[in-house]
This record gives sequence, structure tokens and C-alpha cells, in this order.
Amino acid sequence: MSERRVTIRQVAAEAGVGLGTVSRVLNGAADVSDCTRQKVEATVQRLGYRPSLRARSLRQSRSMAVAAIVPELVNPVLMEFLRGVERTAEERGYVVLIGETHRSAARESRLVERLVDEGIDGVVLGGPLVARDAELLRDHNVPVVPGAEEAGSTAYSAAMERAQAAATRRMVRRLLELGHRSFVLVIGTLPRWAVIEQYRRARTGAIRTELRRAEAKLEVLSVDMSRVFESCREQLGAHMAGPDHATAVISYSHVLAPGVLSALQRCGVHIPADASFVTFGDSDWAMAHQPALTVVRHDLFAEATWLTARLLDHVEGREEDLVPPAVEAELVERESCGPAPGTRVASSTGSSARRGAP
Amino acid sequence: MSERRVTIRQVAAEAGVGLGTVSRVLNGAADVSDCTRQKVEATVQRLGYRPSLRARSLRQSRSMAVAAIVPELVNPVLMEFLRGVERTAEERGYVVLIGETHRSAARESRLVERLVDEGIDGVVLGGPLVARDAELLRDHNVPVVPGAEEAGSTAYSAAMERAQAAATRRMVRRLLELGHRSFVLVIGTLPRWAVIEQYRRARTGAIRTELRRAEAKLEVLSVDMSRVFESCREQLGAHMAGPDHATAVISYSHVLAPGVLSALQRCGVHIPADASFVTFGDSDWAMAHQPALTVVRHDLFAEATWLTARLLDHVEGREEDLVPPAVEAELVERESCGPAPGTRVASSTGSSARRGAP
DNA sequence: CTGTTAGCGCATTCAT
DNA sequence: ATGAATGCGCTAACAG
Repeated sequence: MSERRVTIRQVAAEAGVGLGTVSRVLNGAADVSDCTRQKVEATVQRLGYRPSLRARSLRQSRSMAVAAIVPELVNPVLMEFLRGVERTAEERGYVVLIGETHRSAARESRLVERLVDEGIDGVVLGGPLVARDAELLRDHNVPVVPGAEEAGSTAYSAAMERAQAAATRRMVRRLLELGHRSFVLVIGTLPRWAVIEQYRRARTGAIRTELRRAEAKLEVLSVDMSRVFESCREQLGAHMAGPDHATAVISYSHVLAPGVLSALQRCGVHIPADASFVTFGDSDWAMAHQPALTVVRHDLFAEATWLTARLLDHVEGREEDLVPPAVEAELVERESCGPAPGTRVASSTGSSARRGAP
Repeated sequence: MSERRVTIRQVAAEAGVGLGTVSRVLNGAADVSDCTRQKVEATVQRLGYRPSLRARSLRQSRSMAVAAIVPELVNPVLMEFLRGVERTAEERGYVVLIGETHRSAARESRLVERLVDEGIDGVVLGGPLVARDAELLRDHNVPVVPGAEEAGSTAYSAAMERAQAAATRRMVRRLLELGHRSFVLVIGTLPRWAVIEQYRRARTGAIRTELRRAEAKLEVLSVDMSRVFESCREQLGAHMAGPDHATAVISYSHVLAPGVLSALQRCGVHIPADASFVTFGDSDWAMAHQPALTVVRHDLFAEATWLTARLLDHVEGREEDLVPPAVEAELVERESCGPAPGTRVASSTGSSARRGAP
């Protein structure tokens, strides 16, 4: 129907009022007479006028858009994160630009530059940024959550790490309690600025500490993320064929789990009879797997929701310093963990069995 | 560092050249002397100047941004779609706005209006749109792929439907060949404008046709998407308890599969001994499941890639009418399908065994 | 080759 | 309460 974009001038002309008046009506300014207001609104309707957000953005230097930067979109766990961002942004009238770095510093830089040039209102991070990009953002006064770890770490990321570490420790202890003494941790090879690097440190640190204390063995296997299945097969095949192979297998990431499970099966390792299995990150599939998978679950959706709300508060000037929510990370025990082969376990104290939907 | 945004004027002033010259250098116009070009570039560097994309957008009425509209982000299959869009958009210098309708008409409308106002360059659809929104887009000359089905359907969606139907038929025939005569199709209850509605029609149509021809029984179970696990348990529990329960279970969607599998297991149904299982949509988890799942796979990533490329070609004026690619949909046979209980099967002709990563 | 002018569509001063 | 002017930062069309 409409040939050319209808502008605010046309509305003004058609309604026989001044240009600014239309603007006032649109923005719900208080001081407009009911008479003119209705006249304008009618004209707006009739002409099918829609204000141009880019003109508005240029004028107000606010774009009502935020960006979510994540390493990759394949990871369902990061999807949860993205969902959380999208949800709260949408609720508050913002759109979200998706930024996938593909774990490439070059792409990340291009992306961040583009976002800055776009005049984005803020960015929420699903993973760490290389220093240069973080600086660029800071130099252009683009708010970022979680905030840069100036002098250590922010209250939020500290809480997050603590939660991760705590759940991880519970997981390891439970495994030790079940008699396991030989562990293998399967981890994806990643560039130095890996997925939510803070988590990584928290997790691996907790595992190492607990295991050292119990004088248990830990082998770390790095698999090639670009060929997870094959790589898992090779690495685990070699390891499990060895004389004293692990009886407890920990998958560092939700995306790794299928590869690890598949490899284990091909090695003829039965879960949980021959070995126990646990992974970070939960999903319906982990629940439906047979046996159902024990996981360390972290509610990234909730986290993203909270972070985004915080970002938008900041953007909108309203600096309510919300207390960080209880960042939840929990051990969900299901069937993939059992006593180490040839072990008799007394009781399963301290286990927090959960089965609810993820 | 930078107090205020540095503009093109400052660069011009600092470099001692005209305003337009800087613009020319920035846009790589041919007719600039090397001398001035270098002078300008140096100044740009020194001042850390970054052109404002919103000003540029306003002027050129092109935003270099496209939107991807999907019903939901939870579905990993739609994620694949989103990945495809993001990938090719990024390659060509566009950013992508994510639009999640949450399967709500109201949200969809808000979203589309916002996108139109934003002056988006185009939108790629991961699901159908309500008529009103499609019109709004059309009225504002926003290109959309897949195109509206004017007078039936576009060449593309026709090809897509054909591919879906063909793979679905192969799947059903294979099941019949294995001796199954009683089927159950588990499907999510959705608003009328469901996920990629075209697929749905293609799939269910193909299933019904094949089954009718073979005089086999089909029961359709609708589960509540908001509580998949519980709903599956109830529905399937009731059905499988009946006297002549199905021996072949088809899950309509990838997100449904975990719920269905879990319910089946709780019913004491062993796969594939007691019943065969197949789902639409593949993933690492489907491969790693025990038994590994037979699936009808459709490469949504490839599809999104192609669609987006086509959209951008259109946006950029270059109207190369690419021939639709061979839209792949294939039956991937794995271990979750076997002969119907009490049946002896001759050979497994016509089966296309595949095991590659998804 | 380069400087100047005129808007893109809007919100925001100012006057009235 | 409202109309008129100013400019957000940029590109395009025009002069020189």
C-alpha cells in the first residue's frame, strides 16, 4: 500500500498542527490539550504512521538495543543464557542483537567494533572478552555485564564462582564417597578465553583440590571440539584400555557429554556399573538418557535474566544496587553415578536427589 | 579515555580537509588523492574515530541488520536455524536481531512492529507469521524469506515440503517393513501457527497416507508443551497400558523426544525390543542415547544459510535467482528401530544407514 | 580531485 | 499549550 515512508511532517501537516506537537503526543507529554491530542492520534492512525526508531536513536543517542555476546550458539547451555537475555530485554522494550564470536578473536573484534559503531546501549556477556575489546567498550561508555573484573572480581562473579566451586566440590565428594579413586576429566580444547572462563577456573580448581586431598588420581583429557565424537573415542579409548583406568568420568561441558558417552559405550564401559559419569550442564536429554545422567546444574537462564535486568537498570540511570541473587549451582543426582566397581558403600548421606524438569 | 564521541567534523577539521572528503575516504571512493587519503586515515587513527552507524543508516535508509524470527529459542533445532542465519549474515557484514515470538500472537505483533520501526533490512522466518504481521512487513517493503505463500506456495517451500514428505514416507515404510502395524504419533499442542507449519502438514500428511494405505493403525497423542515430561507420562502411560498399544512411536519434534523416551521407559517399554522409536530432528544427544535414536533429519542450518543468502541478495538488489538447493531431509537409521515384537523380517533393503555427526 | 550545501526523521530547545 | 527553529552524524549531490 504505502509508497513512501510517512513521516512526522506529513502527520503534522495533515492534522494541521505543528511538528513538535505530534512529537509530544507520541511521547505522551502531559501538556497537550485533549482536543489536539485526539486529532493527532486520529491522523496517526489514518496515515498508518510509524515513528522511525533510527531517527529517534540518532536524536536521543539511545538505541533501545542491547547485544548478547556468546562464544557459540551450538551450546544449548549458552542458549539458555541467550533466552534469559532475550526475555528480560523484550519485557523492557529492548531488542537484542546476537553476537557469536565463534571463539575467534578476529570475529570478536569485528563484532564488538560493529556494536560500538551501532551505538548499542549495553552488552551482556556469555563469556569473557579479549582485553582490547573490553577496552573499546569501556572507552565508548558502553555498559557491560558482568562487569570487568577490576582489581580481582566483582561481587557477582565472585558469587558465581563460589556457587560453581561449591557444587563441584559436592560432586567430587560424592564420587569419593562412592569409593572412586581414579578420575578422568574430559575437557574441550579452547582458545585461552574459553566459555565463561570463571566457571572453568572454579570447576577445575575445585576438582583438583578435592582430589588431591583425598589422594585420588586425576587424568585430564583434552578433546578437539571440532570433532568431538572422534576425539573422545581416541582419547577415552586409549585411556580406558590402560591398566588402571578411571572409574569416574567427568564431562566438563554439556556439549561434550554425548561424545563422551558414546565413546564410553564403544569402549564397552557400562554406566554406572563399570564407571560413573557426571557432566556439567543439564537438559531434557540428560534426564532422558539411559541411565539418567547425574549433572551439576547451573541456572544460566536465571543468571542471564538477572544480569540483563541489572544492565538495563544501569542504562536507564536507575542505579538500584540489587543484591546479587542466590546464584544456584547444584548437584543433581541421577542414575549415572554408582559405587566404584568392587566397593561397598555404607549410606548415601549428603546426596541431594532431584528429578524436576531442568 | 574519550570524553565525547568524536565526529566526522572533528576529523575533517583536524586533518584540514573538507567534510565530504573524509566521508569519501571512509567509504573507499576511488577519486581521492593518495596524499589526502593518508592524511585523513592518519587522523582517523589518531583520534580513534568511529563512524556512527545509526547516522549512516538514517541517511542511507539501510541498517545492515536483519531479523530472525523464531517461535522459541529452547528448541535446539531452531537454534540450528538461528546459527545459519547468524553465520551468513555475519559473513556479509550484517548483524542479526533475534526475535522470539514465544508462540504468542501479541508478542509477535509487538516484535514485528518494533522491527519495522527499526528500519530493518529484511527478515528471515523460522516459522510462520500471522497474516496481520506479514502484511505490515509487506506494506513497509521489508523483504521476507521464505516468501509469503501467495497463491499456494513458493518454489522453495514446495521443495521443502516435498523433501520432508519424502523422508517421512521412507521412515514410515521402513517401520511397516519391520512389521509394525500399530503406530502412535506424539505431537505438541501448539497455537494454530505452529513451528514451521509447512513441515507439520508435510509430515503428518505423509504419515497418514502411508499408514492408511497399509491399513495400519495410528493414534495421535497431543502433549502439553509446557510440561512435556508429565504430559508424556500421562498420555503414553494410558495408551501403552491399553490392550493393543502401538509398537512404533513417532516423536513429532526434537524437543518432545526426551519426554517421550522417559515416559516409555517408565512404562517399562524397552526400545527397540518392545517398541521402535523415531523422532524428527537430530542432535548429538540423539546419537549418544542408548539405544542410538533413528531420526528424520533436516539440515536447518543449511536451509537458513541458503535463505539468508537469498534474502541478502534481494536486499542488495542483486536479484540472482538461485535455483533452490537440494533441500535435504533424510532418514538416519540407528538402533531405536527394530522388528515389531513377534515378527521376522527378511532383509533391511532400502535403509540408508548413516552415523556421521549431525 | 575537493569543499560546500542540503537534508535523512526525529526530539528539543526556544519563543509565543 | 503550541509552532518554529536547531541539530544528532552522516552521505550525496552539487559546485568549484
